[in-house]
Amino acid sequence: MEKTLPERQRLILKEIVDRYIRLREPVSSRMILDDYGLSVSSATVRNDMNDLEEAGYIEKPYASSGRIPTKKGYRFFVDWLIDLSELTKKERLEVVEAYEVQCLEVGETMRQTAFLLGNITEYAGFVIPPRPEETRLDRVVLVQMGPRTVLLVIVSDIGIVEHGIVSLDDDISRADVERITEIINTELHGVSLNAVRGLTLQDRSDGWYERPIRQALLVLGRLLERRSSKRLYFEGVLNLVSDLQRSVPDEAMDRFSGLIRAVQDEDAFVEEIYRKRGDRSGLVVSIGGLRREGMEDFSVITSDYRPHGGVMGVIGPIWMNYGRAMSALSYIANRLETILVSSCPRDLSEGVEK
Amino acid sequence: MEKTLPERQRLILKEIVDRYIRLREPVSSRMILDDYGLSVSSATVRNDMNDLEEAGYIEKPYASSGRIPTKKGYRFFVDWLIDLSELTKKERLEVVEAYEVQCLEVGETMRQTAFLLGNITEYAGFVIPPRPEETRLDRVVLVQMGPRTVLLVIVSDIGIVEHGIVSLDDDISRADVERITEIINTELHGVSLNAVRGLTLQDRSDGWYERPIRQALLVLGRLLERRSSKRLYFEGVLNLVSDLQRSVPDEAMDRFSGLIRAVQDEDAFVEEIYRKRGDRSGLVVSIGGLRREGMEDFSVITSDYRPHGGVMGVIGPIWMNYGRAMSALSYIANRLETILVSSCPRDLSEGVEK
DNA sequence: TGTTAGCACTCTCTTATACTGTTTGCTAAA
DNA sequence: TTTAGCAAACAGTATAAGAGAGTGCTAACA
Repeated sequence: MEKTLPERQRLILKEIVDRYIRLREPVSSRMILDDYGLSVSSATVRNDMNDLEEAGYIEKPYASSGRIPTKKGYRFFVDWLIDLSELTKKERLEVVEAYEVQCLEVGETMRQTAFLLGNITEYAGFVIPPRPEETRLDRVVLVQMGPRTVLLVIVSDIGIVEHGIVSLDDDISRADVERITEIINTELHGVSLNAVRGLTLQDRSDGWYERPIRQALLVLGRLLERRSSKRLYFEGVLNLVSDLQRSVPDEAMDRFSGLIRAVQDEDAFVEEIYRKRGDRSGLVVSIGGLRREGMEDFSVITSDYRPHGGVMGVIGPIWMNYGRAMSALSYIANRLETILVSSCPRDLSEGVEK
Repeated sequence: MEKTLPERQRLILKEIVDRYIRLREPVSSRMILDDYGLSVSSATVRNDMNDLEEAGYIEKPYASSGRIPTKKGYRFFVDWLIDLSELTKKERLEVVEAYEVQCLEVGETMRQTAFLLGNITEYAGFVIPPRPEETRLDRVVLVQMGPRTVLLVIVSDIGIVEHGIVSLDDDISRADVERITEIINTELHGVSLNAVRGLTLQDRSDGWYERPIRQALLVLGRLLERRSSKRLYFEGVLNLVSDLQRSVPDEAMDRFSGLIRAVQDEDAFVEEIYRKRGDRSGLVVSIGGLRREGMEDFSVITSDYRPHGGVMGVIGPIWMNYGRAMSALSYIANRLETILVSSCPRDLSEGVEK
């Protein structure tokens, strides 16, 4: 671990990164003195800056300009120098309130969370939902609406997963509906959503697979399929606009649309995120570039959240305020865990369909 | 009606608008000759262009440049000269497929529609949901999930409106749940959502308002409140990025964020849209400017859709492809009407809760 | 060995100037 | 009414010059 830099150089590096994040302009030796009040001359600072540059922590946009941090510089900053900044009371309140309307569809909660991440950090937020192979069916609810239409609600161990009014091919009796509900809930409770979907695809003719049940399963499968295709909730790109605009006016649009394009391909993006995290847990900061075209200038902070290995994160420019974003992310990740494991599912698992 | 312009001038105006929409650069007298093969000289065309300019249909960015359309020019073009261009088979298929997964929550359908509008036109799409005062409750579905938790689904004449698992203060029996459902559906069927919400707010102690029912109504009211606060579904802003970028690189970001800000204030935006439409029905084209800051450079095409007076529309740059956008909008409006009035609700109104 | 003062040098950013090419408006003739 | 021809207007680009900010380096100093 190369956390070993001479004390003054550490101070100077920290100041350069802090200041560059705040004002987004190259930092000169003078500025550091003015702000920090080090009791040395600017020449001394310049010497240190030279060392830092040789070591690869900072660089100059052109020969005689102030310095800006390199990726390695940000890395060192995040790993050893950063001050985490707690969320304000008002912000914490905003988070709590957002989750107050509870027990929505899980998808809605994810979208909300992504939105919240974006809003609080003022960057873009995203949530990758738990894998369907690790989410278990709690039960389904079937309610007859018309002669051949039923309301179907799918509830998993993390909440409502899908719902819809669906048409069947044949008329169905109220007794049938109750029997089917009973059977599905007995046989499939605790089975992973993936496995359920698999089952619905097989055209087995086992005993209890009579026609109405087969149809119900088919519908169930179709709903689950739609769900499992949704791999990413991404919100708040627009927060990046003004920031990019202010700091690199001419390239702003290019970078922006680069990011959009990169995120468009959800599968590749999600893969890349998992690849970057490896098997680490907690916060992971990737500085400058997921290795996707158009992402070199962006940093990504991710966190896992407990039930069944979902991941959430924040994407901002490489000069983002890491301290704030990290605090916000871990706070919100925590809240989401609470919502998912405690709120709905506990209520659900208490009562078994009677 | 001033559709009376000399024939050649009409041709020239049409060509100028068409060409400017296509290539986004001032149109010179030469270009018109090259493209159209008029059998006159460029000087003649210039004379006509002069007349058109005096009449206010076109203008010059600077003294010796080609001409670009004014708002009045676009207006005339849309009203008298435009060629509507049908959607391709592939695009129509895309629309139909998008609505295939039927009977979602109404809100989801709206979002989907906005998204679709944006995608097909390559501009931004929006949908204003039907007013809650004109949407009627069909029924509610209550299902017991735990000792004091129930699943509540609200169904209106245009489909599922809200749903969620909600906690009550007291334990509740299965018989209670059935009785409450029965009472609510008998008393409130056909009542407007607004009125239902109003009822739930009153703390009357009429006979049938015993404690569990009051609680159920309270919950019902809370869900409806959340819903009625959602006045606008807006999707596809990002489609505007590349277009703006290509044609006005430096101001692109400003205009873009101007639009964002204008749409942020949902209520004001929705009001403005209604104001612009007045009491007209069908397609309405507003060229350059809802009178909101940051909207001067954008045009808005709106259409109402039948059940209960919702509005949907497309927002694009003032040089947008009006022909395509208008076709797309009216096609999709048609589809949405079909979905809303025929698909779910018919099924629903057939069977009355037994 | 680490620190400081002084100075030449580098590079951005802004402003001024000239040049090219396109397109128009106007005039006079057809 | 239409056309040909020509002067004038202006965007856009290229080039040059000057101001300002900041560095690197050298030589002196503690």
